[in-house]
Amino acid sequence: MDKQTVTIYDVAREAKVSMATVSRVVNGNANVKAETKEKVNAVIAKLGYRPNAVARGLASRRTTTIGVVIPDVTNHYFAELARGIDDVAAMYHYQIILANSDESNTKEIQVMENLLGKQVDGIVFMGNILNDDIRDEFKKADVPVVLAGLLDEYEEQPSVNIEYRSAMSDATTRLLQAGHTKIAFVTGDLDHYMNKAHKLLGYQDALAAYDVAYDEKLVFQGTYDYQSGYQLAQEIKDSEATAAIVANDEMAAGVINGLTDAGVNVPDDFEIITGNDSKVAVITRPQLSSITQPIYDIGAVAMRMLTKLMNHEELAVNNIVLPHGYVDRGSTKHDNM
Amino acid sequence: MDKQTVTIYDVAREAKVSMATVSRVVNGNANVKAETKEKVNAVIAKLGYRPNAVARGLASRRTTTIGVVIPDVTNHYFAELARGIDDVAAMYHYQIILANSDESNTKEIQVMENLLGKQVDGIVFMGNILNDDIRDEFKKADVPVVLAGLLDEYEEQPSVNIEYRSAMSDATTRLLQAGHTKIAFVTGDLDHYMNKAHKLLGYQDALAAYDVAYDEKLVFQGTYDYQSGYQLAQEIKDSEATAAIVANDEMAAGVINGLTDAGVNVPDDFEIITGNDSKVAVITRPQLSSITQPIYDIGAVAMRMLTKLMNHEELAVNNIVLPHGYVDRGSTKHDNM
DNA sequence: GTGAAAGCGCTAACAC
DNA sequence: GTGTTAGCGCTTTCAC
Repeated sequence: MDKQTVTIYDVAREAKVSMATVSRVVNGNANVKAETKEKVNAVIAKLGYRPNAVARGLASRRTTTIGVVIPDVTNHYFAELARGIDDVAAMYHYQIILANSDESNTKEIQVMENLLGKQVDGIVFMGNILNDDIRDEFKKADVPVVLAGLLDEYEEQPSVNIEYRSAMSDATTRLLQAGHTKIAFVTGDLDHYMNKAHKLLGYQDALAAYDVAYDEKLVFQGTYDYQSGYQLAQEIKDSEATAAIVANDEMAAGVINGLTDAGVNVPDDFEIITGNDSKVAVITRPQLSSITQPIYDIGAVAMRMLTKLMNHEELAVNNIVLPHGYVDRGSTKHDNM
Repeated sequence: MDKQTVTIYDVAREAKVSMATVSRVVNGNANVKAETKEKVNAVIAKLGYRPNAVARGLASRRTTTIGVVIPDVTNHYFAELARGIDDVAAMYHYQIILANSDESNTKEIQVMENLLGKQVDGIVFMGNILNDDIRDEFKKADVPVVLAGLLDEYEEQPSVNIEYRSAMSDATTRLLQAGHTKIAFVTGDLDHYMNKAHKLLGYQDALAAYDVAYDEKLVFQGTYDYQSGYQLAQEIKDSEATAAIVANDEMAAGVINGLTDAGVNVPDDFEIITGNDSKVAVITRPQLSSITQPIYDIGAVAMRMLTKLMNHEELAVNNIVLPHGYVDRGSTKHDNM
């Protein structure tokens, strides 16, 4: 039960070479005669030697570990992002330390400190909002930090996103085209920069283009989860809206089920478009028409970006925007489109 | 952008004490005069010193990092397990390295090697099946490995689970009591020990108790995902079964939607009980009646178990069994129960 | 192509 | 209560 017994030194002795040579073989350094390389590899196999990444990390000051801060792995949107990150990380031989933050500022700072203490080579940060405390933390970090699915108001951090504003505007426009004038906008906390300064604006853009007055009473703030959507459904019904744009799939699932349970027929009496096109969008009945976005790719691209930053490569673009689209399903009337 | 500049030595010099003393205050060792402790803490704050966990890990041979191998974070059942693990890990000041294995044997071994190389203090392993290769890997590991939501046929590894056999038997019995005789059993690969030697047996136990002959044609093997359940739905319909037990929620969501889309009325013409009671179970319409199991707790308890093992404490029980239950929802007829 | 030796930043005896 | 001193297992100059 005791850790790591065979070291590079044992291999060196057994193979009758120096530790430096073993190190070279292990790290694939070209400057080793094929013959000695074979000999060393044989001993490595024989002894079952496995390099100690901790010692290596201390000596080289690179841990090949990156930190991933995620609000909650249990949320499908973020889990999908995380999967994209991990796959690309694995491809580049990085491991990821995953830390749930629950969007709590205290926890976010806490986990950032932990990550930095562990000497991660870089960090991918996910969340819904960036405040000054966490920005300070980014500055204190001596390693690159990339945002995935999160916009930095000041554009200081590299990031990967879709164009939330036009995505929302497009979706709203579809509903407007279908003749709706009272369209509910269901989103997260409007204090969150992305909601206030992007998604809401997209919604308003579309309204303005169709000369429909913006009505605050049609804006609903939830907490991104099913339960919150379900509860909002009653309020939405009472608001006399005839359609809704929901920023997040789990919340949208709550809205569609809440509405249905309240006797509202979707899509005949009420149309809904959701924002993520994650797995849950096809599980509900009717299925959710949705803005499509490459969630997995956002994570993957963010991680790829991080590898470049860790290699001190220049970034062509600091804030990458991936394309979004739209898919028509049962929660909107088919003859609209 | 270069890593960690202020070291324990800098703090020692500035505070006019030895590194040992700094180390003591950082680690909360009692043998330090309150006065010097304050002085050292002041310098730490002033210099912004953050202990280097890598150096610490090398010197102490403990990394306070544990490895978590997960088939796919994107699967809600495992994500929930992972969340339980992470929360308890954080409580005990451990960080987790998360690695997706895709249930591929090659990848599982690969990630185990990576984890071991990183000198994790322990591992929580999730998956659906254990084979000899991975068992060898567990043996090679010089650290404890705990299984979460996974049974070891040989009971060599500590584990946390529910009693799948009786859970399945209970659920099947409900359907039997409601008068069904042709009950489909939808599960994962029957080569998987848990499916073959526990879940299937539970199903058969119930059948036997009601003198209903076991019919292989009513057993359906899927791949634990929505798509697979959806595809199986047609076959299930053709099998003339009038009810189904589905081992996994995502698959059950596929089955219920597939059946509904094929014109079958659930629950009037067909009743379904699923196995996890994860979020998905309430998103479908009708909602899925389900075996309930404390998924989050399974992860949490597994991690707690690991902390004990890492402290070389004795385990009261090596294979923990958590209680399961049943919740009645819309996919079964209410008057049955 | 290979070796010697000096760290990397810390912990853990052990001494005082 | 505090300091000294070896390492922990590797990478990385710098020689040769």
